[in-house]
Amino acid sequence: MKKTVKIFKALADPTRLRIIILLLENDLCVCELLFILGMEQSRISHQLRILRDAELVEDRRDGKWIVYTIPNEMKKKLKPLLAPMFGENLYQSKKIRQDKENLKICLKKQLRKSQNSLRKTDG
Amino acid sequence: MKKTVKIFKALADPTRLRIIILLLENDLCVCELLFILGMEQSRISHQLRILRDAELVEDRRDGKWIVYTIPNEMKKKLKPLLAPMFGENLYQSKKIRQDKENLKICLKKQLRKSQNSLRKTDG
DNA sequence: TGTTTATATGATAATATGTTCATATATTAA
DNA sequence: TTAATATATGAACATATTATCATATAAACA
Repeated sequence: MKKTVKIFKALADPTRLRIIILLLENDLCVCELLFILGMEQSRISHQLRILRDAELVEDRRDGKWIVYTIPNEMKKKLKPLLAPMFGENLYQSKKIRQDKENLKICLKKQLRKSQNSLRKTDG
Repeated sequence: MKKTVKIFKALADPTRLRIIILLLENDLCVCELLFILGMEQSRISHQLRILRDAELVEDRRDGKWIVYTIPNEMKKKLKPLLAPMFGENLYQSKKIRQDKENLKICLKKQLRKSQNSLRKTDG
């Protein structure tokens, strides 16, 4: 039961929900999430830790990046939970739609190639 | 999105989760929940309010009792959410099993007949 | 009508959560 | 090996949540 409560707690926050919805579409590193969500880096890291502690996401290192994933088993559980249950409300949300647009832009930018790092492309 | 977060928040507490699992099996009044959960009355009332605010439960008056229900639409959504998603962990929980036993006892007692009110049968 | 039973609610105190700031670590690039 | 980039973490603060206590309301019963 503790585990179940932990999972619900992890999902019970708008930032974390946004992250989960993004990660359902793509594995992302922190700097990509940072780009998409436009938040402080430490804030995102803290939230990711809560998601990791609840075993909703996993991380792996890829060069200098840490890439976050939702394991396949968890995806199978989360998708039907989010989509039919709250779909109507959730995916109509402005923020979620904006996030998804930012995700597209982000992927085009290919931040995770060293030449294209955040600072260099920003200027 | 606010609504979704509200629902997850409502589910992200052990007491409320216990109440939800009980209400998935039976409509119950507060004094029945009080009997099953063995908690302070006001605590249960407060938790029920949070569940009601999230529209996970509804209440109706029945004589001097207020009976709480999970509306059918919500049941349809909650069952697949709780059962396959967290079933293994959740339903192995001691508390949940104890609650279900108490539920049986409670229903036998028929607290909601005036002759059998809590105080009178307790002595 | 006055009392008992069932429930809700407001105030308060205890606890937990989320955000921010500063700093630490690890990898890569210069 | 030094600097820069990417990320994590701890501490401090602000805010939210939960439990408890006292009290209010409303129906039923004597």
